[in-house]
Amino acid sequence: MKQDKTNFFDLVYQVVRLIPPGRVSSYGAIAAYLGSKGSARMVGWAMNASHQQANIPAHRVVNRQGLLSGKHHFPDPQAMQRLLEKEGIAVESDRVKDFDRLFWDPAQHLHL
DNA sequence: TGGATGACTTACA
DNA sequence: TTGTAAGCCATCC
Repeated sequence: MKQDKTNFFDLVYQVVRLIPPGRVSSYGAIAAYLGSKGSARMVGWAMNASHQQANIPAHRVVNRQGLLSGKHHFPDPQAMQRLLEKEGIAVESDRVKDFDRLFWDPAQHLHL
C-alpha cells in the first residue's frame, strides 16, 4: 500500500495483530510503544480505520480500565464481548475481568 | 490555515 | 468513589 500519509496506523495494526489470543492490550500501551504516550487517542483513531483492515483483533484492545470502550463501534456491540469470551477472557459489565492479569504490554513482549 | 473531533490518559477536588 | 479539566497528536472540513 502507499502509506504515504502516515505509517502510524500501520504500526498500530502490527502491534494489535501481535496481541496473542486470550490477551488484551490498552490504547495507552500501544501509544507508548509507538513512542507517543499521549497519543492514545490516535490509537483509537487508527482502530477506527482498522475496520477496513483484515486480521485486526480490535476487540483485544480496550482502555486503561479494561472497559470495552470500542464495542459501540463494532458492527454488533455484543460481538466484541463475545469474541473476548470466546478466547477465554471473562467480561463482566463491559469490563475485562482480571484485566491486570490478561494485560499484554507490547513493549514488554516485543522486548523494546 | 485554523478550529473541531476522537474506540484515551492522567491529575485533582 | 465519582466527576471535571487539561493534555495529547492525527485527521477532517
